[in-house]
Amino acid sequence: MNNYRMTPQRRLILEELRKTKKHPTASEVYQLVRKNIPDISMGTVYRNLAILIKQGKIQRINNGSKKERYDGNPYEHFHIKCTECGRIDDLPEDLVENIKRNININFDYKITGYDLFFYGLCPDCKRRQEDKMEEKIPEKSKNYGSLKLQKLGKGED
Amino acid sequence: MNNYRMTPQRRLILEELRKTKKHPTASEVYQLVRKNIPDISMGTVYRNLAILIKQGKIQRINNGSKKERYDGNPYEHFHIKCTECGRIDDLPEDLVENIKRNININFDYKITGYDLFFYGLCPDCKRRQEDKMEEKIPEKSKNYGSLKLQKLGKGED
DNA sequence: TTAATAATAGTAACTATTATTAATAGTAAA
DNA sequence: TTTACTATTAATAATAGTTACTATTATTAA
Repeated sequence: MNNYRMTPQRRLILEELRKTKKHPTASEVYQLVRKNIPDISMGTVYRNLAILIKQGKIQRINNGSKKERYDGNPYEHFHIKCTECGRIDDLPEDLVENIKRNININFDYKITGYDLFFYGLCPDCKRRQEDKMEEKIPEKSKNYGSLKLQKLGKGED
Repeated sequence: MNNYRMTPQRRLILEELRKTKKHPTASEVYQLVRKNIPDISMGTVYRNLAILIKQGKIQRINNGSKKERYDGNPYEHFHIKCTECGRIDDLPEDLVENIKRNININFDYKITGYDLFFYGLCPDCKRRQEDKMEEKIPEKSKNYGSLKLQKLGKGED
């Protein structure tokens, strides 16, 4: 049960996850690997994703969606998700450094990990929204982010 | 479509969410409201949860689980989840203040919100684990949290 | 009072994920 | 090499959380 074999299917799944920066869902991984192994099954994809996570080679992203997303980078880094189209990118390192330096905990939980998740508009959607704004009478903008959590994306979920 | 009525079902769902600190799932909400309205249906619960979110009266919690959780507090605050039993609590305000003061963003996304999620052991599970440790020969502890994301809880998901 | 719209309970459908099954292929010991 | 063992696979069935649909009832607006 703990002597894993590196099968062609497993290797391909890992390679595809390492190649892309798109943080694909399970079925997106399935579509990718099917190009090289056409008769691979969804069950194989799910099973191997779970094994690769258990081995610490990839990670699952907590993205507040029903569809899990997977990341070929197993090391600590944070994500940002576009509330418009659902696209997920990595946050730049230097932006995270400030935050990490300032976590001091005196609290009755034993903290073993954390996940910092930003929501917003990716460059493309930001531009699209700015274009739309110009066609309208400007109204007082609802600015979340500073006072209120905003996690109701209109994106792909 | 945007003239909502405050029906008894909707009012009860909101009241129950405001009363509890347990961040219940949809079916837990269903169990709660069924005590007063025994013939309410799951569909009604889901529909009203969605409407209350749209109205900004409650929020859905991004908890990395298949089961969504709901929170009667619509204002910004952060959560911590026990990786052992899945319990979710609010993070103390003062712990978050440090972090918030240090987010300075120069990045091509328009950030409209964020979610900071901690993982760990709640007081009960922490004690249980410490008890278990005493029965074993102590081994070098695998300490995540500082260098590696840890989001593979063994809890209720 | 009439028409339009929201909301409801009940149920069916959907979808992401997990479990099962029978077959296959590496691996280790005899 | 044979044998037994175990990991893995494709295909398919099952599960579970959520959403959509349907007929009916309640509320609001004209």
